[in-house]
Amino acid sequence: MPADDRRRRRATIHDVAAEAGLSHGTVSRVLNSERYVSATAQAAVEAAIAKVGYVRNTAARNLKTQQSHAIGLVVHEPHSLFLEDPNIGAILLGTNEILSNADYQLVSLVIDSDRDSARVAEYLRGGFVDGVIIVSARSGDPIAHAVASIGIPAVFVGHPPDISGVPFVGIDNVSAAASITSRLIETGRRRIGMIASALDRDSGQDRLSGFRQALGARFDSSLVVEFPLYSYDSGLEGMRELLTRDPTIDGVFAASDAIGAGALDALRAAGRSVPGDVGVVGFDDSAWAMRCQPPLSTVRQPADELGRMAARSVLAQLKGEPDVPEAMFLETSIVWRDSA
Amino acid sequence: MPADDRRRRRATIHDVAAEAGLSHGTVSRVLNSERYVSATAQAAVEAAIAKVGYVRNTAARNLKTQQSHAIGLVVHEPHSLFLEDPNIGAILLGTNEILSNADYQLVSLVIDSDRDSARVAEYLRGGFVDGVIIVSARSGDPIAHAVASIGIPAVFVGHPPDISGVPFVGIDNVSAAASITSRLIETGRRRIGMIASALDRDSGQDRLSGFRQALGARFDSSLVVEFPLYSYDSGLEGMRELLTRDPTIDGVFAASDAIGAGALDALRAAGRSVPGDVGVVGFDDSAWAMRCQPPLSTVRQPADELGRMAARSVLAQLKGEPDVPEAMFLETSIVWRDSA
DNA sequence: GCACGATCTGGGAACGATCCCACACACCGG
DNA sequence: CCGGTGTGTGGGATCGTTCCCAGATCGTGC
Repeated sequence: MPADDRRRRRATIHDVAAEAGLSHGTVSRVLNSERYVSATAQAAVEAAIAKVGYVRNTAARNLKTQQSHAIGLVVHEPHSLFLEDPNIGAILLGTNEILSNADYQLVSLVIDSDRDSARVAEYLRGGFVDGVIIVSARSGDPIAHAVASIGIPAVFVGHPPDISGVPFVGIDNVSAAASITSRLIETGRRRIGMIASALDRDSGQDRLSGFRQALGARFDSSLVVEFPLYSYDSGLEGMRELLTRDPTIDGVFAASDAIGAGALDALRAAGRSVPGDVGVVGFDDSAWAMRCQPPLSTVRQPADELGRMAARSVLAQLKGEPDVPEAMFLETSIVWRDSA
Repeated sequence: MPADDRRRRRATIHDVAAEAGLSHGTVSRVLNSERYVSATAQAAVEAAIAKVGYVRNTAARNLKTQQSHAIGLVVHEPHSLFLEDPNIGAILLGTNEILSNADYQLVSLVIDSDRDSARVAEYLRGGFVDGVIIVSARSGDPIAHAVASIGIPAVFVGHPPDISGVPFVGIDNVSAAASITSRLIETGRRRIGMIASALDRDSGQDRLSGFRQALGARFDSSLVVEFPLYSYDSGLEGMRELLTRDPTIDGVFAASDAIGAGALDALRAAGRSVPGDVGVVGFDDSAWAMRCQPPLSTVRQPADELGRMAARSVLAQLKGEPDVPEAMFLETSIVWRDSA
C-alpha cells in the first residue's frame, strides 16, 4: 500500500489562468463571483477549471482571509449519554444541514473529561473555527466561560444558568414541564412525584420549576428525587426510591424519556400497573418513549430545528448582522401515548 | 452583539522571534522539535510563546506542508438510522480518541442522499482531509469507488463487497451469526427463521451466510425474510410475515437488535411468549437489547475498538508505514439474556 | 595550528489563494 | 474634443508558516 506519489500535484489558480489565457486575478474574481467579469472571461475560466480539474486550496484561502470556514460543535456529555441521547444526533444533523448549505464545515468536538475541556478551549482559541455552537453546557462549565471570554461568535443550545451575553436557542422547559404535569393532575392523580435530573443545567432546573409551578400548593418536596444524569439508571433507582418514600404514589414526571423508561421498569418490577396504578410522563419524545411498555406520554422537542436555528444564528453573527436575538425559543408539543 | 474587533491580531512566529531575540527560523525549529536547537534558545522561545500567547496558524502550516491534519469520517446512513445506531456513535468516539491524541482533527461527514454523496466525494478530492474512514458502505457505493480512485489513505469499517485494495477493519459476521444461531438449535428450536437485512453490505450478507451455515441441511429459505434497513420496523413487519409463512416457527435470528426489538413486539402482539413459544436472538448488543421485553440475547461487537483500529490504520498509512494490513478482524462475544 | 565535521542560527523563497492598485477602454454629455 | 464614470483586466504584495541554504562557532584529532 504505497502512500507515495498517488496524488499528483493539484492544479492551482495559475494553471487555470494559463489555460484560459487570462490572469490569476481574473480567475479569482470568477471563483468568488465578484463584479466586473466579462461573460467571455467567465466562460473561459469555467471551461479551464473543468479542463484542468481545479479545486480551490482551502488552506491558502483561509490563510489569506484569516478565516477557517469551519464551525465547531461542542458537545459536553459523557460518552455513554452521547451515544444514547437522540437529541444530540438530531441537533448535529440540523446544524450540519444549514452549515453545509452555507459552505461551512461542521467540526464536532466531544468533551468527556476536564482534560478534553482544556484542549477544546485551546482549539477554539486557536482560530481553527470561525464560530462555535455549544450543546448541553452546565453551570460553571469552563468551555462556556472560555467562549464568552474569547469573543468568538457563539450560540448555546440550551442556556447555561451562569452565562449571559451569548445568544442561545432553546425550548421553554418551564411551561412544557408544567403542561405535561397538568395532565397527571387532570387525570386524577393525587400523589405526584418527580425524578429530576441535571440540575446544573437550565433544562434540569426549568423542568423542576415547571413541575413545581403546575402543582402549586400540592407540591411536596419529599416526592422529588434528584440525579445528575438523564439516564435509564437514574429512572430505575429514582422510582424505587419514590416507592419507598410513598407507596401510594400514583403519578410520576420523569425529567427525560430515558428516566421514564427506567421508572416504568422499576414499577413493573414492583408489581404496579401503568397507567392503572401509576401514571408516568417523560420528556424528549425519543426512541425510548415509543418503545417502552406502555409507550410513554412525553414532551416532543424539535431538536433538529434547534440545530438549524443555532447554525443560522452563528452565521448571522459571522456576517456581522446587527440584531442577532439573544434568546430564541422554539415550540414544544405533547405526545399522548398510553402511560398517562 | 458586535462581531467587530473583538479578536485582535494574533501573534505570529515573528512576534515570538522578536520577543525571544531570535530568528523566525529558530522559532519554527522549536515548534517542530527539530534537532540543532540550543537549550537556551529553546527556553527563550518557550518563554516568548507563553508571553505573547502564540498559537500556531494552521492555515499557513497546512498551506506550506500541503496537508490538512484532518481525517474524514464518512457515514453512509439515512438520518433516522444515524440517530439510532449505537455502533456509529461508538465508532466515532473511538476514532476521535486516537486521532486527537495524534493531533489530527476528525471531521464527520454524513451522507443521506445521492446529492450528499457527490458533494462528499468532491470534498475528499479537494484536499480537505489527509485520509478517510468510511463506515457502513454498501456495494456500488459511489463514495467507496471515489475513495479507491483518488488514492487517498483510507479504511473501511466493514467491507463493501465490491471493493478491494483498501484496508478494512471489521468483525467476522459469518462466524458470529453462526454461533448465535447455534444457540437456537441447541435449545431445541426446530423451525428457525431469520429476518435478514442490508444485503447490499458485507454485514448483512455475512450474517445471512452464517445463519445458513449453522443450520446446514435444516436451512429453509422460506423462513428467511429480507429488508433493506436494520430497523425496528423491519423487525415488526418481518416477524408478522414469518408468522404467516409458518405459524409453528419457534426460533428467530434477527440481523440486528433493532430488528429483534420489532420482532419481539410483533410476537407479543400475536400472543406468543418469548422465550417460551419462540426464541429470539439479535445482533449488536445495543441499548435496544437490554431494554426489550424480555432482554435480548445478542452478539456484542466492539464498536469503539473498531473505530480505534480504523484510526490507527489511517495514521499508519499516512506515515507511510510499509505493511499496513488489509484486513483486520476483531473478536465478538455473545451476551446471553432472556430471549433465548 | 589547521582541516573538518557537528551544532546552531539567520534569513530568503516558497505554498496558493485574496485583495488592491494601476491601467485600458468604452461610452456619454457638454 | 475633453473630462468623467463605469467596466474589465493584469499583476504585485501579502497572509504565516516550513524548508533549505549559507554562514558562524566550537571541538577534536592529527
